[in-house]
Amino acid sequence: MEILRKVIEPLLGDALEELGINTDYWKKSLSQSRERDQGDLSLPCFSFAKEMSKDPNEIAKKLAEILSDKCNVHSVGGYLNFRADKKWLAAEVIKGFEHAGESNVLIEHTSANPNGPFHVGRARNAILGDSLVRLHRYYGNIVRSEYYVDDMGKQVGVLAWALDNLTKEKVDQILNSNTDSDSRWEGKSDHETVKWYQAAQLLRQEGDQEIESEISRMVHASENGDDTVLSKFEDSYSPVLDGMLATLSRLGIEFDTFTKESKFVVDGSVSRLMEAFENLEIVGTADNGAKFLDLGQRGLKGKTEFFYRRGDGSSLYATRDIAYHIWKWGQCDKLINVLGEDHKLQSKQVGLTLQELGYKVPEVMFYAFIKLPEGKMSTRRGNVVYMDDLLEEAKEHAAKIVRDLRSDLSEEEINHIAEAVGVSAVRFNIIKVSPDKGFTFRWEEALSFEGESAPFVMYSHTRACSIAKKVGRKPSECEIGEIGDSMYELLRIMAINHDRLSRAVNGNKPHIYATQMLELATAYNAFYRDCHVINEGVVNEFNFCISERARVMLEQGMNALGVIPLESM
RNA sequence: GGACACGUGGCCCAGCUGGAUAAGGCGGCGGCCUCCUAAGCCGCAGAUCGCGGGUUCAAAUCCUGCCGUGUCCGCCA
Repeated sequence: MEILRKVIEPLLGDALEELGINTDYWKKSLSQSRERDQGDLSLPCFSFAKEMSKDPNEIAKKLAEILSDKCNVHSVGGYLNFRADKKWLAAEVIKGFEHAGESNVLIEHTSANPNGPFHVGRARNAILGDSLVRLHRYYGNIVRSEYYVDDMGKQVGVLAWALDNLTKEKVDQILNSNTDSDSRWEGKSDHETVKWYQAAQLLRQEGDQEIESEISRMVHASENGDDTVLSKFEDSYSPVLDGMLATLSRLGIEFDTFTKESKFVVDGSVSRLMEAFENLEIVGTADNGAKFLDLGQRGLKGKTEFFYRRGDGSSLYATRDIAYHIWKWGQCDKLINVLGEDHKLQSKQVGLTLQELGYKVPEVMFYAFIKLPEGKMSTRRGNVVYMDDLLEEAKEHAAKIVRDLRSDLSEEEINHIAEAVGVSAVRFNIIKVSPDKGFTFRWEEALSFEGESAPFVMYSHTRACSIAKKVGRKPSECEIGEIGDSMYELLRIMAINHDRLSRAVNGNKPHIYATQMLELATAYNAFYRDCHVINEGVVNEFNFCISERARVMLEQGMNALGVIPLESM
């Protein structure tokens, strides 16, 4: 509880000085208490024991004695526990909390190859990335969200070739099915076009040299900045990308800017970069003239050669990525990338190279993959769950529940609630777990709307909304009233909201804030049970005031996670 | 083979800048709608924190070895 720390630290500093401790290394061990009944901040006194050659228990007791008339403090078994005064806490909560962000942040996320619809695995990037964007904005930072469009290279080449050379009939024949179950997405450009891509990939597997050389020709041309090929590529991937973005938009995910990979080839920054590499002391040349940097000299383990130029002089994906990063550094003071764990090595190489050139290393949030019970997700083997299907399923499931629970609502209202619940639940399920945890997608978990889920948080919020609606006005100025256990607990959770947000933002860990929302909702539910705002028609102003603060905090917090706050559900 | 992650009750997961009885959820069992929406609330059962060493007053947390799982190791993107 940082607001309490500000009060306690100076007092504690003085008290320790009195006992002859003049350093301030203890500040880092003064931390949030683990258990509720311990208090809000705790200081273990064991480390003082050696220095003072005294029993830690005695030290804690002595400190408690010195501080007893200045703050609420107890010593227990060598620990010093501080507790925020209830009324002070209530006043702080009513006053509200300032957010501290002031950085100019550029967050690049998703950046998926525009060659087919999102499955839930690929979408983890977008959901995590967008949550980070929202959290940073809530924190007060200026944020730009970027999508790096891979508009050159083999994947797009394959797609472009397929669209040029394969008819619909041919595609169906190659894929050996057009009566797929995914007819529900007929007309959605990413689902439609991915078939061409898949068909082409099958043909390539059969080893048709002509196809291969035609694709290479185009890819090569694109790498040299060939206008016609690049615009052909763009015509091929644009509809697919639009379809993919439509899915993200449904999830509440939008981008501020799109930057095309080809930009850095066309504007010459890639060739300038490769010239700059020549002057580095770790540069090396292979037999055929290909160039690399020996990152082993900079601490990279395993394979240390990082190739940035082919034998024929053309650039590689990673080279362009570095040019892109240099460009990004020119427009922000904090750079964050959201990447799958398969990019760890690549990202390390980019980071070391940037460092070698005198640039800062970007922060990276890595996430592990989502698997299916049957194994790894793979479009090719048909082992996928498309995000569009998941969203549709989640919405249907939500609609069923709303229809059950709320016979008073119109079909239109049910639809609106179901969409919000479905989308929020899908997002929250991904956000609430630590990104470096690989997890297995299970329908029954994805569609669980109880317990630790978005609807749980949404429901608490609607309860607060319902109260506000019943009262029908803003809370007026009031005295601080009675603070029972449930309210006290709510106040404490609210008081650490900013601490949690700060940890989530500065550590790139959205799940920390998801947990905070869960705890806030839980605390609000207890408050709702025990501290009635309206009693026999009379409004308890103090309770109402706290309820409103909690309502706003829930609303803002939900928005910061992409969970949609509804007034009724 | 090498590098990097992860391994916590039947299942999922938090905690891992070392600190006091390991927090939740799902599932199981038992309760609560004459009272601001029961997608809620309360109670019970369930954990040798993968295994072995080490550091420390103190280890789920740090170091190390092993085992298991995942990812990566392209002059692909």
